[in-house]
Amino acid sequence: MQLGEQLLPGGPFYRSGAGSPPLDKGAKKLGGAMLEAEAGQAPGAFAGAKTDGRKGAAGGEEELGAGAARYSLDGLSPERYYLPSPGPPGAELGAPCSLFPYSAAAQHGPVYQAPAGGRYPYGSVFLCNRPLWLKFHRHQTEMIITKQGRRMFPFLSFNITGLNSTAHYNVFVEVVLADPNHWRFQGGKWVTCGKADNNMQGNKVYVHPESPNTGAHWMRQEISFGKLKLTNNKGANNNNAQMIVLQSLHKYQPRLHIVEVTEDGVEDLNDSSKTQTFIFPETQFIAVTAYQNTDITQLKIDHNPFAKGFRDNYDSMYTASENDRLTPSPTDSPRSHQIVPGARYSVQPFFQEQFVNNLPPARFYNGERTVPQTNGLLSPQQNEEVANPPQRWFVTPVQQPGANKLDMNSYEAEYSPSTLLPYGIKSLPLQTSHALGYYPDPTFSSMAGWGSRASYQRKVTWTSRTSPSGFSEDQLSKEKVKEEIGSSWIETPPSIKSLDSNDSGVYTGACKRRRLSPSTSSNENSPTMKCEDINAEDYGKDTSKGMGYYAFYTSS
DNA sequence: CTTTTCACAGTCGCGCGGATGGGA
DNA sequence: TCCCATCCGCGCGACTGTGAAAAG
Repeated sequence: MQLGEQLLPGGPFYRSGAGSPPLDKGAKKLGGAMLEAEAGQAPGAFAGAKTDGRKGAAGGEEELGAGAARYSLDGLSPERYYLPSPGPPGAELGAPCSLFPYSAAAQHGPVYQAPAGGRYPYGSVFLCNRPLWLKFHRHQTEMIITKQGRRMFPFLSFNITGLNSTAHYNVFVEVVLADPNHWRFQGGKWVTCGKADNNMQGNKVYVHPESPNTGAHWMRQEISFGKLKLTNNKGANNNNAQMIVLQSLHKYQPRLHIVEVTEDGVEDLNDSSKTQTFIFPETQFIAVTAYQNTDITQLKIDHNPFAKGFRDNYDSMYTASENDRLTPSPTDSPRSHQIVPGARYSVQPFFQEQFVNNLPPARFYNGERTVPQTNGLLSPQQNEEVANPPQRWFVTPVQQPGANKLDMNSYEAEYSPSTLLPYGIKSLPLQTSHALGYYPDPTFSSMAGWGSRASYQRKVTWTSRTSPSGFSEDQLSKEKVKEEIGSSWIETPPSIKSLDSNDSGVYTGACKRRRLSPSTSSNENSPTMKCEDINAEDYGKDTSKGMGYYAFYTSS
């Protein structure tokens, strides 16, 4: 076997190495340092790790220090970038490519052909909460970093298949610079400003507390990194291995590493093929000390249970649904949902919350609601995904006539265990397929009230056309929309034809910074009746859509 | 002017201790 | 009456984004 680093747009992975798809070459051309594996070498990360020490973390969070120290990749991250974006360096800045680095490959159809026999020899990894990640990704995900350490949200959660059930593995996440740029939020969008500081020292690795463990263990359920914390405190790496040290206003790309080890957690230094690396571009984020994009803030508030206190209409949203749940309701607390040894096999709604939007569609006033996700655009992909799971994340953005409706069943199929695991790889007993049953929210019937959220109204009224990075090109916007499975609840009027035109306008308004004054958009404070009217119309649509949403959730 | 830090309020689970109820 | 299990309420701590102040 050969070491492989795999670019994973969520589902079936794209793996580098022999027979690499074009995307790989593009990345190689651009960054040159993306994949040491391409040259048939063990990544520097692992070379360093392997010389660091042979003993892996023996499990338990208290031993994270040893594990993290073992995988100390200081020599890797600062100097090497994850640069999957093809094209000239300049084009990558603030361009959609930075958001969808795999888009080029996606446009050319499947980038990976399943090997004969179906089962991939190295196993595969799926990003469990990909829909949520995509929601953030389309606005350029931001992650707060603090001195004390801040948890990621969304956090990384994976399903792993195809491992040797009896073999032992260490699983850990590494966060590397995604590009060589320093970023700033200006004029409602992210723009580069200077070079990244690639001399940043500090821990870049978080070893899963259950490492090492058997393949069967890792494949049994989601592998969650919910306790991973991000910090800008360079001294944090010495005393807290749960923290990854990052630099504010830099763009990062998490990478998942799976290393086969002995039962004692000792790596085989002579066999680099025992190391696998997986990359999900949609988990890319910019580290910030304070949120810049209000859309990101709102998404965090809407989805992060810890931020419930900031949901200004929380009562009307959740009280009724709590009382009327059709299924027994496990606790909503994130804490009880963290993957810990004791709770690992319980249903974990927190993850489910990451899986799907448990909020009514009407709340997603902004991108999700107004982005022109035409039926014809969404449905074909979903249909195709159901019919052809192995390609579902790489479907070309070609519209197919005939499909005309966003089929909730397609969504269900999308995230059912069977379709989560293409290539004939055995299906997991996915206990947390999604939380659909837990949020048959009767508040859909009173959804009109949600539309009254002041900030929503305020934000959608901006009409500046200044487009933030990553949302200006047709193809990528379409691709993005197609990717947007989890947030595709909103039916868009067929009259809306141009993806990016609407997209950019909406996002521009959405990206207005609440605290900091944007340098542009003189009309930001002059809401128009037109937008208000649109809001009302869309809320009406949302309501109707919400009923479908409700039916879908409760029918399962 | 931009970025970072800090205190704050809000939510919620955990853990502790007391109250309660059933059985020996 | 005693012992044990269960339930309940309270306080603490973890966690969140906010917004003002401080720092650069």
